[in-house]
Amino acid sequence: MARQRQTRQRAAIEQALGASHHPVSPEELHARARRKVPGLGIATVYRAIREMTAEGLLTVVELPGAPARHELAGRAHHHHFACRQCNRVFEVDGCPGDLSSLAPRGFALERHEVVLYGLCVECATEVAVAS
Amino acid sequence: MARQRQTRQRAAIEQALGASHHPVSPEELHARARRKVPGLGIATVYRAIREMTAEGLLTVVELPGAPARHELAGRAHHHHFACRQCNRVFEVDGCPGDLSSLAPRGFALERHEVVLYGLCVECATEVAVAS
DNA sequence: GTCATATTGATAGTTCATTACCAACTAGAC
DNA sequence: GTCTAGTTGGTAATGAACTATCAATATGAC
Repeated sequence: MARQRQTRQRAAIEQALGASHHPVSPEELHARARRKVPGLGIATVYRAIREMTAEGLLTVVELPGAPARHELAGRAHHHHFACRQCNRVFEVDGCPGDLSSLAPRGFALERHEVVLYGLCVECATEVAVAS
Repeated sequence: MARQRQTRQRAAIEQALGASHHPVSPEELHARARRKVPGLGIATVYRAIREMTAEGLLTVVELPGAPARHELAGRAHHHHFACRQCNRVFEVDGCPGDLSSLAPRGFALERHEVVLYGLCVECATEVAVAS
C-alpha cells in the first residue's frame, strides 16, 4: 500500500507543501507543484493528498463553504484567517483558550475551530490605496 | 419578484423554521415541514430558503464539511455546537469576545466564527449508558 | 542498458447539493 | 363557481469536488 518509488511529481508536491505556511487547497497545491513539474496532473495531486493524509503526514483543514484544505501535520494548535478578497487562508497562532464554558450544560466539548474573516494585509492595503 | 400568494407549503416551512431553535439543513427543514404538508417537495423547500434569504428573513450558517444550514435572521450574535454523533447543530449563546488580538498585524478582522465539536447532551448520555 | 511494474495523466465517472424545467394544481380576485 | 397566473412537485440538469480507469511513462533493481 505504501509508496515504493520516488518520483519527480511526488517530490514537487511535498516541496510545495513544505514551502506553504498556510493550508492549501488541492487546486492551489496543483498550481504550486506545477511550477516544478509542468505536466503534473490534478489526479496525482489528489492521490498524494489522500495517501499522505492516510499516513498521517497531512491534516485536513475544513473551512465553512470552501473545499477542504491541507497542511503538514504536527504543527501546534492554531486557527485560521480567511481573506474574503483573495480567498487565501492564513494561520493564526493564538487561541482564545478554554471554551468549555461556552458549551451547553451536559454537552461534551472535544475540540473547537475558530475562523477569522476579513482582509489580509495585502488586500487591506489595496483597499486603502484605491479609496 | 416578491411572493404574491400564501400557500400551505410556505406556511408549513415558515412554521418549521420558527419552531427550530437551531440552524436547519434543507433536508431537515423538508422533513419537518412535511409533517404538516406530506406531499411537500424538496424543490419548494430550496425555493423558500432562497427567497427568504434574499429578503433577509433567513441567514446562512456554514459549518466546515457540511451543507449550509439556515436560521431565522435577527438573533443575537452567537456560535454553534456540532454533535459528531447525531450531526445536529445547536446554538451557543456565549462568545469568547474580542478576537482582534489574534489577527496578524495589518489584517482587518471583520467577523469570526467559532464552532464547537463534541457530543450533545443526548449522545453523551447514550455513550455513558452504553459503556 | 533492460525490464517488470509502480506511478502518472487525461478524462470519464461519481457523488452530493442545489437549481431549472414544465405540466399540473390552486390561491384569490371577480 | 370561474378563471388566470402564481406556486408547486417530480425529476432532469447542473456544478463542483473528488475518484476510478487504463494506456503510456518512468523508476530503480539487476
